[in-house]
Amino acid sequence: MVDTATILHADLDSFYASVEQRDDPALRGRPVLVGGGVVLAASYEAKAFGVRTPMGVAQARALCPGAVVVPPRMSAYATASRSVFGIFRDTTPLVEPISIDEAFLDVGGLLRIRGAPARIAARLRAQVRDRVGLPITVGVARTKFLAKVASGVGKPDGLLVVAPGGELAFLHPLGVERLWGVGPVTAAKLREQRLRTVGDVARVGEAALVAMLGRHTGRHLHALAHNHDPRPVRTGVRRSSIGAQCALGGRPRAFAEIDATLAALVDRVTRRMRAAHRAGRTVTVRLRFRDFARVTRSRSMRVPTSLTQPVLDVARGLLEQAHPMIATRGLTLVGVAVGNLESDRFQQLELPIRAGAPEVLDAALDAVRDRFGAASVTRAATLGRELGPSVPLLPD
DNA sequence: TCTGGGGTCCTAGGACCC
DNA sequence: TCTGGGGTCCTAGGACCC
Repeated sequence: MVDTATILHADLDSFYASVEQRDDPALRGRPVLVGGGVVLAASYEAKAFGVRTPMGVAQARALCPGAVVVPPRMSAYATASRSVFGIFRDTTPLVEPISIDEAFLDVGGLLRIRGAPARIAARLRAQVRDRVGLPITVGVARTKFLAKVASGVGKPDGLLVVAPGGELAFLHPLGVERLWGVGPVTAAKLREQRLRTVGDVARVGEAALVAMLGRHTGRHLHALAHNHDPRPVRTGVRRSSIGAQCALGGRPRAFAEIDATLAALVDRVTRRMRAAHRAGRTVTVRLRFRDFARVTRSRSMRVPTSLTQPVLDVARGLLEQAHPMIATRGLTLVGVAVGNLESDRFQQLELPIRAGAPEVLDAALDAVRDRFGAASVTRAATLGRELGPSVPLLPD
């Protein structure tokens, strides 16, 4: 491990609510809730009343009667996010996005040019505030994990540097919930063993943690509690699944209605896949019931696709498979995801072959050869044979 | 009748994150 | 606390292959 803290975790504060306050001066200084049925984001003024996400809006209003509730404007948040990530990438090329509102940055290569990480972080915060108008908290440490903990402790609108040497003194008094990967279930198991702080976890041996929590989680927490986290900041990480889901509310639904929802979800997902130039092989249907039990059913196709019809066919088969459960248990949510994503090069090849009769295959292969090079043609020809002439035409 | 070790893929479920 | 929509990673058994 290097002996300088060079990893930044930058995290916008109450992101959606801050965008709303930025865009509507009447909301500044007031408790703001963004959401519909559920609170997606709460301003710090609202959080002071105990509002948390995801909490029902009705309950949040009860806690904070003066709150202003605004509907989410996803496109505004996406635009703001792009601006902020632009500033991140101006700061360093080593940016690893985590979500719409947070990222890791490694500034280790910039020390001589741009100064100490604390100065870089301070300038980053000023730029986000001045150019995008949003508050952001930055944690700085030697490891990703600790940088993230630092930004969490530094919130809101803060900058917190954990200097090498002071790391365990900083970390050990914190509650176990601060450890990445400790949620309600793991926290309860730790509490049962009287382990409340990170220091408590650090003092039990790895073997005891593994016995308590399983191999992976046990080793993981043991490492984090000692600030062992060798993961580098990685660029170019691509998502491996794309999905959509829809809550159905409490009332019973006819199967035809559920099927129509499924078709709309598949359409949404495959559109996003095509826009992102990704194709996938594994279709997962997710269901949730009145008692909040969840099940998933999945099936892998031989050939990756981003076309609506083949994905819908598979999804319908999976839904059919779950029909007895749906009939008896009261469905409250249906979701579809496509995983095993790869670049949709092969999907793009598929289109001209599909669009014509088998005799145009040669012409299509010529087009493929032009576009992707001679080496791609073997796979394209195989694919053409696999799909065969019986594949239906699909308007797109 | 008795029988190894290692690897990958598929599927279902669970925990967690924002 | 009665719950939205988007994701990630891990476990574990079975099929299948060499």
